Amino acid sequence: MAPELHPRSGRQPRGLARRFQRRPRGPRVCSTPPPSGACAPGSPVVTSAITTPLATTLRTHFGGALRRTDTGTTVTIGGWVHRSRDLGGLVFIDLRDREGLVQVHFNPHWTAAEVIAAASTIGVESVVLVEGVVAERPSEMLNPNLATGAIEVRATSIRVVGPAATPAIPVALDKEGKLPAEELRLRHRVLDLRREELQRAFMLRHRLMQVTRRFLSGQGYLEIETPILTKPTPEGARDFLVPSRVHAGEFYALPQSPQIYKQLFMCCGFDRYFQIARCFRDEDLRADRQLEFTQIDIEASFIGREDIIAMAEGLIQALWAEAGVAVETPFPRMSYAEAMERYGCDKPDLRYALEIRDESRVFAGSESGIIQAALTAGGRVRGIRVPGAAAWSRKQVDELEAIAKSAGAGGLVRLKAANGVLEGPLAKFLAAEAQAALGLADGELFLGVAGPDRVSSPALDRVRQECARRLGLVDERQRRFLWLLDFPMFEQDPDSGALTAVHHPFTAPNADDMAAYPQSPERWRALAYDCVLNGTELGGGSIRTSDPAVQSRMFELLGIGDVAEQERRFGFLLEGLRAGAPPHGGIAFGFDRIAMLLAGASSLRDVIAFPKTTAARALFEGAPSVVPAGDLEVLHIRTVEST
RNA sequence: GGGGGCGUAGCUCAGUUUGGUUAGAGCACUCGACUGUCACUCGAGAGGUCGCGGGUUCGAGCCCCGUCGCUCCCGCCA
Repeated sequence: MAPELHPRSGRQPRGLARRFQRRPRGPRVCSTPPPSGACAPGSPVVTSAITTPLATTLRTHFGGALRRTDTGTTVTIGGWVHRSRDLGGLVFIDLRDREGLVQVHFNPHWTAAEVIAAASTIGVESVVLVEGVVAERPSEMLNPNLATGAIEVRATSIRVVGPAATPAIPVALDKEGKLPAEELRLRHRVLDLRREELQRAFMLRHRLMQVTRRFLSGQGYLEIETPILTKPTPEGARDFLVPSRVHAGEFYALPQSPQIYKQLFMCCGFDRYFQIARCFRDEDLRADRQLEFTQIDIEASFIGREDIIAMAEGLIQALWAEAGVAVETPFPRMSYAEAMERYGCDKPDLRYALEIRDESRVFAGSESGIIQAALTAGGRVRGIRVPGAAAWSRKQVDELEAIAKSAGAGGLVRLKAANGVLEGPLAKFLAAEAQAALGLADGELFLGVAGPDRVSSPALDRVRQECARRLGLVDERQRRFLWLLDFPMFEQDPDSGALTAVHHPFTAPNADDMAAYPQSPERWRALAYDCVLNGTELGGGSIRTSDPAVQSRMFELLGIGDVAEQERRFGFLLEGLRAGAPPHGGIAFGFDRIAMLLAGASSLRDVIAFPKTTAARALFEGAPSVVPAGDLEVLHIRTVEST
């Protein structure tokens, strides 16, 4: 694992930071270096970079970018009144623009009386243009909390160009810094987005996009757009449908991802493609899930898994570097089977141990009916040892059991070791040497689940995560990147035996597995890979099937055996493959999620300008909304009362 | 579709446990005072459908039923 160079301090590793701060020279508005952006402690954000003149016919400088070196300059700055202080005769206005705050000082020594009077009446959040001279503050008047704190603008005039109604929610927060309710923040998004924290997040997001383009373009990837109005996909998430006016009763769908298009680009011979692509999935929302989201979508020809992984590691490295974080490559790797065995999930958080182990042998002789039933049915008893948890109360362990049950387990086997003795409902069924066999030290708690892996893995995954949280084992400063490899090709429904694609139907199966177990597709592994960071999936991809016959066979295994049906649903992909397809593969990263992580945000909503609520509403613009009946008629649509 | 949390002044909250006169605080807002503030300070004032609807009660912000909104989670998200 990469050494952590600069945990959450906001400091950057010197060399990297310098390299990424260097920007093309251009004529500058200010005689100052790029504004520091007034990074708050804890923020990994580097700076925003101004590469073109931002002076306009109305404004000469960004007030927030002024520095001591600008002393003596006559400036005209424009911005929002963040706060003002009227001392009676003296007026101070903190003027805010996207580069930060600067104090504007109105004083009878340099300001006309009527200008001071005007300044004293301007409401917060109004937009003003101020003319004045940059001056050093007296030494005892410096403000170390402000990037511009060494200077102030001594105003000679002020003009209100955009008077503001009293803000519905505060932009300038008070000392406690408590945010308004999220509902209000979304409803009054224009005000919310004025806050420095969000401004910085969006500036970072912008830079991450530019890094992505620079990096991929530099590696020969072509940015090509794909349709937004496209064909419904019969598998995967629910589609957003768009009615066709021209063709009554027919619908477009918004893309869940440009998957098929990007494979077709390979068939076209574009060789390397990328797109910062908007994707749409009509599923219920979460803190980290929106209806529309942005993917860094990548596909390349004549490549193998290692090519994609190496490219992706380079991209991750460049993205994290832009946020001032050094990432060491290559990332460690783990097979799906190992991850499920040791962590119970396919995106393990490696920042803490609490690994799952098979303890079936210890329980094999036990008289417990539940355990015996599970073992006889071919299941196992697996569990984790939790240090210090023997002291947890009955209630606390019950809560863990509830978590395990909600994940599908029948219950939680609990054994605590104290003074060399095992305690717990099942202790009486176990041999005297069971504690040693479990490797359970005094003070430790064993939490186990009996049953098939398909039940115990997800349950123990959840229990493991909750225990880590409770014990404070999650080190927020650590970054544990990981490649998850060798996913199974298919998932089998335990009841019907029907196969579904674990990744997607276009992923290529491992050729060795196909040859070794031609009759057992459920044993085939896929040439798929996921990039995981701290228990979060950043992205995933696969080598694709480029042989139309193999692709047709995959559809067949997935229950689409009818050739006409295959053609109807996927004909345009099969046609591309039949026209001569190079070996190809790709990957897609969740861009919003990456921006969220690097901005230190806890919700995707903080890195999306106008996000939807968890009830799928856009509160600011008021979407969705009813439309006039006539509009529906043109689209050959009639609404019905829902039951 | 299911479960948990929240909803009182423009904003953040107290008041709900145990129903009882006219529902409070801080910030913001309005007016006034104040010449180095930076959360300026000080004085005065205005500001409420207690999310909404129904019910119980002599009486409901508080109890009951329903409903809406936001949020976290499960299902769902190839």
